[in-house]
Amino acid sequence: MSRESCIVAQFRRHADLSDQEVELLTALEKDVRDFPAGSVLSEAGMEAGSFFSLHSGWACATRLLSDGQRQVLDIFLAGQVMGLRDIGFSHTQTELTALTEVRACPFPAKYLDEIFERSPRLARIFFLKLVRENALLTERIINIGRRPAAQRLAHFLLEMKVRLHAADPEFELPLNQNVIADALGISTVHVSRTLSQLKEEGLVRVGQNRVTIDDLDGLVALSGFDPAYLE
Amino acid sequence: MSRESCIVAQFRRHADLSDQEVELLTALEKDVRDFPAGSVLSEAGMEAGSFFSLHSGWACATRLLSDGQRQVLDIFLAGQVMGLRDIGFSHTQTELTALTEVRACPFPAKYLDEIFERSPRLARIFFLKLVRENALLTERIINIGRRPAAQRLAHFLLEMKVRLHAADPEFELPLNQNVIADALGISTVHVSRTLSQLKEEGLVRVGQNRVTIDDLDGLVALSGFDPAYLE
DNA sequence: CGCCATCTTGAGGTCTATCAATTTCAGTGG
DNA sequence: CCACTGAAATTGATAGACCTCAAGATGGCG
Repeated sequence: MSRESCIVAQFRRHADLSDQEVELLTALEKDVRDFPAGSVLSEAGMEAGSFFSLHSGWACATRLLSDGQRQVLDIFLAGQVMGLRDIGFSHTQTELTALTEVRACPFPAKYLDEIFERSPRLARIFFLKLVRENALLTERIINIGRRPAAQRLAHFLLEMKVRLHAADPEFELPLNQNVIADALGISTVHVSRTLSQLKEEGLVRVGQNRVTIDDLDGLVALSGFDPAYLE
Repeated sequence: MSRESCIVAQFRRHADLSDQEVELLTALEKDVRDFPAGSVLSEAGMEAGSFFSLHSGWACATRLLSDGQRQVLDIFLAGQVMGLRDIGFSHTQTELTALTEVRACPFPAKYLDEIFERSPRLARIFFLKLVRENALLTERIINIGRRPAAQRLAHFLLEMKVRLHAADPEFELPLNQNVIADALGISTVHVSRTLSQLKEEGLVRVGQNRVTIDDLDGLVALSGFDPAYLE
């Protein structure tokens, strides 16, 4: 209990919080659990009604299509709330999967109602978080809809760098090419080919869960990346 | 003033509203204005801080890319609030355009704060609206990322039918092929070709702002459409 | 009737998917 | 320490989807 929770830290970035508000948020992390890499935190099609706050590790939200294809919808980092997307639906639409070892805390949806009742300010921050998720989805639509594979990948890697607040040109990215492919709507084979191409052009190297950006300006120019949507 | 506003009607679908809440919402429609088809309600890059409630007509949110390409992010119908996506950003990211003649009412962002302060229940409904928008974006990602053009178009048309609550197999769709192309991430030419193909297969006819669905089951089967995300 | 935007059609080329065969690599057990 | 194993990544060849360019048809509207 000595260390402040991830969620509280995240929310403090938006506004100062009263003691009561901190308490409300801390309740979201009473029941922290560990999940091994690859495990499913929440399946699609279940009765909706619970979220997870992500303490540490990487996770993602995916949708399975009837023909076996998969689309990765979100990639979650520590401090994010997972499952907001399914509020208001009777059944969950998406699956939450741990990409690495994960510490996460499930909490019931009605907690959120309580928060809305008791703190307009927290409600507003939750709203902003959803807006931010919205912005990420929007940018992904543009990426998938209007950019060829090389630009898509470049854009994706830059987004990750910014979201991780990675100052170094080298950072961890525990995603295999399968996950990247399903996030960007291209095939795994083509991810491999396109990454090789970016490497040959001296822009970026990706391998064994690490990214090394060799030419940041080049990547930005190629992808048309503008971090405004992540502000 | 005799006719109830679109926004209030939309919100009533989520919960009963007190007189005070109705009043708060009605304030969002004090300043109704008319816009001709094709006009820009709000440009990208402006200082953020205002929304629109859409009274009647069709509008869309778009993003322009540096190379001149365009992505349609949202298509708005009467009763929707436009611009939620840009809350919390210093400058707007998207452009709002009228697709038909439009009646809309701009209102300042701080109204929303006031609503959050004074009615947790309305705050919750706004939250749900954003969740719903989120679900639409998600579905669009899947559509664009993982389905070929024919399925994409079929899915898009079915989504429109459901969103319009169209009971008839025939309904208005005032979108030209350019808008559809930019919404689905394919070229205008290919939209034309694919629509012809769907017509030849006896599934659906699209022309002069009207859609006629000849084989609903066939379209559903082709696209894998599941209306759960629109519930 | 003529004009303009929208839509259609054709031909050729590019990008990406798919299938299949290797190679690499981290982890495991001998 | 090394061989074995299975997952992940690479590579080649081929096919198909979609794009672009360009010309022509259609249809609403003054």
